[in-house]
Amino acid sequence: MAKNTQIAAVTAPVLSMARAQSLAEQAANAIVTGISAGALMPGQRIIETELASLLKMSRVPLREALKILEAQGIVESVPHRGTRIAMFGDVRVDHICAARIALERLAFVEAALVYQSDASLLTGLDQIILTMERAAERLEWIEVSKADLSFHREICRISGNDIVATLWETLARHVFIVFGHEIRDERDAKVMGPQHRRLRDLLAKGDVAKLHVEIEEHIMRLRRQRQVTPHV
Amino acid sequence: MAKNTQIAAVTAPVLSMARAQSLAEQAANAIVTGISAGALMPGQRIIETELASLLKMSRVPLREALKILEAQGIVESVPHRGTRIAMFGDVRVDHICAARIALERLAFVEAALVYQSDASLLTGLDQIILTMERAAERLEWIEVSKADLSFHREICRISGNDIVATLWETLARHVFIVFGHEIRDERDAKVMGPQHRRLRDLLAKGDVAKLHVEIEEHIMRLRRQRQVTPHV
DNA sequence: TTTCCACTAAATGTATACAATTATGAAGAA
DNA sequence: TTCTTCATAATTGTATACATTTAGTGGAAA
Repeated sequence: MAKNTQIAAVTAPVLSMARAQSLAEQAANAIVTGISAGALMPGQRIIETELASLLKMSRVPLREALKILEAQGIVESVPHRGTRIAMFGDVRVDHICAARIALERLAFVEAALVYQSDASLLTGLDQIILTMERAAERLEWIEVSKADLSFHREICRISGNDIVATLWETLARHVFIVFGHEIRDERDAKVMGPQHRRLRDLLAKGDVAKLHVEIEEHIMRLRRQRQVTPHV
Repeated sequence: MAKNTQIAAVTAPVLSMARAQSLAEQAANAIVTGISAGALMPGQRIIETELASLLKMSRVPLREALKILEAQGIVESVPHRGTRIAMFGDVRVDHICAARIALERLAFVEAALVYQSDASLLTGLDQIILTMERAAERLEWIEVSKADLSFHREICRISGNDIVATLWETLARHVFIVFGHEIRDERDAKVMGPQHRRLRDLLAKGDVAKLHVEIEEHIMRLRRQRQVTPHV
């Protein structure tokens, strides 16, 4: 039994740890990161052989990744004629924002109900906000973005609505790419924390009306402060 | 030149024709259809080798299909431990409906604006409604379901919001599965046409307020009249 | 010149083969 | 008995090889 508890202690963190992700998942994330960072350009065609060797894997897992990204609208493909990265112009950003508002309002309202019945769940958000603020202090924007997405993912998760959570994963990739094209400076770093804290507090209070307003404002920040992306 | 116009006449319908879909797409549709029809049960584990030979293809395209369906929440998988079909109980149906309402309200409102500026686009909807009514007369429920989804897909398309259209494709698969578990009779056949005609007319008038009400009612029909699915 | 055709090269789609991981079950120890 | 341990089978993950389709090029005929 002594051995058992020891094993439990060792494996406990492993259980909550995500299993090593497959090459397909890695590839999907790498491609999204690449688009976000500008290494892959919107509209650019993807040659499977090239990208596969670039990612040091065979075409099989890469193709699986492309199928995922196609289902999520990150890339577009025509049978036998290849795959290309979707465009991310101003119009598309508007679309992303509109969809986000529609979906996240639902998630926030449902999550607010859950937080009402169990306020201790708020610690999950607090943790994420802390991580975000730490990253913001050091101007590590990619980490800030990831924490930002984690914040919203957590709310979708807490809402208990699996469908919303699934749809969010699609949206999150689009948002991450748009984040990558944002221009940020020290002033933004100061804003990130408080903005999410306001959302957190409104969730804690269950103030749905104010949430609706705050969510829209929060999301609409995306439409400003982005790099000029000519005709894409 | 005479020959050129002839070629144009011949190729024109071909251009609008979807290219032969890959085995991966076929597999994805087959799996969704199978779940909808009850040939594949929610919760059931999928053995790649089995299903691949059942669909008369190798594991490669099947796995691509599974990756797509996983991204859409139709199946769930754990690395190295296999894939299983998601559960479709009452709670999930509620989630689907809630997400649908949030997303489709957006799509309908944006589409209404487009129809205002070009009423001729309404013929697209009229065509689909006719198809739906024909199928309803013959009690061909699967065709009715497909026409129903086409109707909503058309509205997402007309809205011009690519992201909403992408998210709809995910939702559509869930809805199709739920449709499959519905119990329908002659009375339903009489309702399908008028219900969609009302939506069409409200879009034509641009009556957003009434649209919001009608959409919610329309979607919420799903929550009733479904087969009992014990504890799934 | 322009158009058509055939041919080649390149890329995608699919199948098979191999590697790594996990589940299963029997044999042995507490 | 009950729990380990280890070998084996089954299944998933990945790489390689082959098939099919498409894009591009060059030349021949109108």
